[in-house]
Amino acid sequence: MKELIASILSAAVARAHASGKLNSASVTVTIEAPKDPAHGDAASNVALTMARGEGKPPRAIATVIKDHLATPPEIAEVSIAGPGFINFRMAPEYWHGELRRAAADGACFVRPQIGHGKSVQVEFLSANPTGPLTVGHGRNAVLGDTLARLFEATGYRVTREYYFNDGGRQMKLLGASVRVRYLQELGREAELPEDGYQGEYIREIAKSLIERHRDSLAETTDLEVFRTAAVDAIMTEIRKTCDGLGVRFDNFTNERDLMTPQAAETRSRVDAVLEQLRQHDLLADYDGATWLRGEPLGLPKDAVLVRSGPDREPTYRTPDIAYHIDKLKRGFDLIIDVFGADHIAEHQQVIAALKALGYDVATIRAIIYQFVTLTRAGEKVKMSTRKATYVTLDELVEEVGKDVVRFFFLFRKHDSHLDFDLDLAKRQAPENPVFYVQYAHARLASVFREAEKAGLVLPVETLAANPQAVDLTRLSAEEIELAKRAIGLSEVVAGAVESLEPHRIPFYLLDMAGEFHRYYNKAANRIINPDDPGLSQARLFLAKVMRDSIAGGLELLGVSAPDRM
RNA sequence: GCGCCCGUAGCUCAACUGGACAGAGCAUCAGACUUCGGAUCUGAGGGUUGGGGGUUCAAAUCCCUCCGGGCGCGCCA
Repeated sequence: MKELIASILSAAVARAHASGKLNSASVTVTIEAPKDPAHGDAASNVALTMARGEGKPPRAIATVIKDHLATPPEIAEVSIAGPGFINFRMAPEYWHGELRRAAADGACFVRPQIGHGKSVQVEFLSANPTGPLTVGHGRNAVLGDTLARLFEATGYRVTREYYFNDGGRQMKLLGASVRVRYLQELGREAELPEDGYQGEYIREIAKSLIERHRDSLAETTDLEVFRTAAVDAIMTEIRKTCDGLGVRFDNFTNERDLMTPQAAETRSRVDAVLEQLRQHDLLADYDGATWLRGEPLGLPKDAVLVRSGPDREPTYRTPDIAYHIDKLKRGFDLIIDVFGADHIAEHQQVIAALKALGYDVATIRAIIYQFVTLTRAGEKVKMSTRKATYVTLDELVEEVGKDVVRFFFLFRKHDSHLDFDLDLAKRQAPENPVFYVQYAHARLASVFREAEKAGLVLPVETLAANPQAVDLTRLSAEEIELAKRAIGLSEVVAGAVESLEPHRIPFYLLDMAGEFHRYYNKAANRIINPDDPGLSQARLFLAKVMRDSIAGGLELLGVSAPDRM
């Protein structure tokens, strides 16, 4: 539709120019969907943008363009409105055609194929295995997973990747904490290190070690067995939590592999990066450490890449640079990094370093989300990781269910704070947007059950062969509006993918559900009408597309579309 | 102090990337059930988009500047 209108507008401008009515021979035309349906199905602001160059009022230019338009039959009406918009209204027949096409596609029409096989890597969650996933991790997991789903659905080749570190300083601390709990369980004197992990899960891991090894580890000073046990147990839990949320990964990349030479390598990739940075004069050595120089990168401060001390351990930052080089070398068309606002500074450092090393970072796009708070009974729930008073993601899913967790995490723009209202989340009432949307789907499903009972079966199978089997001219203007809404999801999905803004979909579904409920509630709109099978079939046809649209949209979000609730 | 994000109805948030009179839900008030599932619907009130300047035919959106909030500014990740 937009392409069609844009082309006839361009042609009109060219024609007006040829007849001497306009100075410009060509102009870039943008078409948008008006907010207000009274303004038609599409609008163009060409006349407004041309006003300056033409030296004429926008409405006068709009009139000239309109007079030179060659309007095809799909377009029912062209009008000039407001400051000089040119509005277009499509003919009902056009929408009948669109509706037929959507019905033939089933739920596929909500999946516009815009990826053309391009490759995308989505790196998300990337939580180190130091403890159970928290509510904050949940936003990351759902956001990343949904972006991946959207890319997959729109024709991209997607790699979902989890980057983590099971070695290093924090992991030693984790191992030490498990060892202390292990000794304590055996009744021996032991005390947690100062920054040790206090969570109850550490004790659980210690107990499982006692089950397997009795007291045979009591004299071991090597922390490795404790660390490994902890990492295995926690990683298993993280995977379980993700499963419960419908979140999955293709790759788990371990930071340690970047720090140790792999098969054909003579040195680790981290060492290679340090060498490269040194060649570009981006390193500085002082205070016994090796620093990434801030000044040549336009960063406010130097940042430590290799710690001082006998071990000369790299900081997290160094392998992260190596990891991003690795990602770039793998040749993805698009690389998405999903992370919380607290990691912005690090990401800037990584990107700046990559740029300075001559890499093209244009394919990397960061999606940075703000923090999550929980509200219960009108009060903020206090959460502290250190004290282990946080609410785990498992607890949240347990309390409100997968569908609600996913929908709520997506029901906000990512750079906006997210206040998760537990009371609202648990309410099975219209004010809960998840149930409102799901209920619309259940109602539609119920209509089809009733239709079957009434012997009114929609001949969907034969429609492809005989598209005129259902007379869509029976649909009212209100019903055509509903059809536009259902079909329009396709464009919203495309926009959500291009802008990396999945939240647009749940908002759109909520609007669609509302329109449907309002329509459904009017007695005159009864879909099943035994006295008028023709009308019933036309309405069932529309109902099918609405149902496919809602189900297809929810599926993209990883939220179920129940037939009964 | 410096960097990034945010400030929109009493509350929680949208606004298709600069378009038409800024929209939803909750809350408040007033209504609709012999239902293809009322887990629904109808109506009302509620705004100088934090303040001030600028750019533009057009600003919640872009620029500057104040005010207020969040996050970061670790040899933690």
